[in-house]
Amino acid sequence: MRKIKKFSAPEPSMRRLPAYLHVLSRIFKENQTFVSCTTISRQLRLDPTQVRKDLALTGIVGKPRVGYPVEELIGNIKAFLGWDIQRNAVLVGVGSLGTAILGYQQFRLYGLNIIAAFDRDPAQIGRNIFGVNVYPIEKLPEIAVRHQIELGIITVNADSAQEVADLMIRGFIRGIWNFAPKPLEVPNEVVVENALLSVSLGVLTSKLKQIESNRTS
Amino acid sequence: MRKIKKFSAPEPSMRRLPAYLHVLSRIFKENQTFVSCTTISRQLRLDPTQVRKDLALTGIVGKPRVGYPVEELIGNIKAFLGWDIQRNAVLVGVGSLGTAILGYQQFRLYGLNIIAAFDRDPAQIGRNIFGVNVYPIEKLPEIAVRHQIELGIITVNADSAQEVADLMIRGFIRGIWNFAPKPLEVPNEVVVENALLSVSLGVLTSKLKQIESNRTS
DNA sequence: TAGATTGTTAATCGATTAACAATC
DNA sequence: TAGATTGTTAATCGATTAACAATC
Repeated sequence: MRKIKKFSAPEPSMRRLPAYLHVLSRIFKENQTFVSCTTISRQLRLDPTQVRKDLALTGIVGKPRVGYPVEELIGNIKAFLGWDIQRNAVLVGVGSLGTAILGYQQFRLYGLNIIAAFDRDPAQIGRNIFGVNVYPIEKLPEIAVRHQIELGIITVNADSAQEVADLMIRGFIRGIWNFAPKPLEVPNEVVVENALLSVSLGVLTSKLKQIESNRTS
Repeated sequence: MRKIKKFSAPEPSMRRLPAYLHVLSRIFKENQTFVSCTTISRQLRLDPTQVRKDLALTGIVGKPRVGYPVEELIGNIKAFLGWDIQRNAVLVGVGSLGTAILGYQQFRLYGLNIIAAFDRDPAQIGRNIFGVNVYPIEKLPEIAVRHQIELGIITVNADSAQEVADLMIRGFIRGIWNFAPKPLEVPNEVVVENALLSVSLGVLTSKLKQIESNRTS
């Protein structure tokens, strides 16, 4: 039996790629056709070698002394992140965060095609939020199967998050983007990405705290 | 001259601490007084030694065979993250994401005290969103100084983000929580934490893509 | 006491950074 | 051509995991 080597990209690299994309899209708008990794690294305060390694992951080939072709590089990064194809998605919980995500048109550029929203609250059912209809939560598995939904976005509170995840699993959803502060139990084949806003706030406030304590000591 | 050793916590640890807090708060609600690191690690699918090291950062001392005192541990983590004191904050850009953050009461528990919001759009000025008044953006530096604002939250689009950051710097804000997909230029003493939602989406979609390609190969 | 769990040191693993040849 | 930049290998650094003594 041949050992199957599963390729898995380093997560730190994956997390830097979207930032490259933002820098590159501005460079593209300025009609530059080539860009060097030092140009990118300076804007993001990263090590140029690190940028080169990250870009190499996407399969891009640069020209010595010239740099990387901007348009092709943008395409490669998007393909690498899986943003080159549209994926149908549903969102559960049309509170303020859920509504914000429904309204964030940028996500379409990343292949996120939210085709339905769900909520437990009868007052929300039947609403149309930024062009997306709100259905009762019980309908999720049926609608997910019918529309071949790949992604589920959870923007309910922590207490309901697991039930919502279970409904998504019954609807054969393959990836869950979880904004609820609750670790989810899911089968192995389902991918969960937790997007805790508090993580980012914690990094900020703990750095501020460290600066304060370094100053006084 | 004595060399000043600046303590700086490993960022991966800092990013895990908020998740521990969520697990612990549920354990606390269930009236458990002690918790072992294996209990925590199982829920979050982490290595128990890693959990122990992370918790040790906060200065907690556990009892062999018993575990860590839950309530004290919660307090230590909060203190470590800088969530034990209230910090005044302002938010700029009351679009859907800005509104969602204003409405997210949880942040109060992390010491985030948003006392004013700002926007460029005259139609927004004078509104009151979840108890926070909206002022014209030009007023930011003055209001920031008057109320000793420590934190600024940027929820405007990429094109305006740098101007907003400049106004915050003029208002002597010390930390910026930036949701705009734009690397900010700030003086050394100002801390910036970028919270790109697309980073998290990219991790999810690229993992899905990897699964797909591993399956076909 | 026996044994589970902490605290800590050592070993491993992986990511970042440095060095440098290849290339246009 | 000369020299800037890529691509890649080697060295370093830091984080994770393993091992184990200390302890209640």
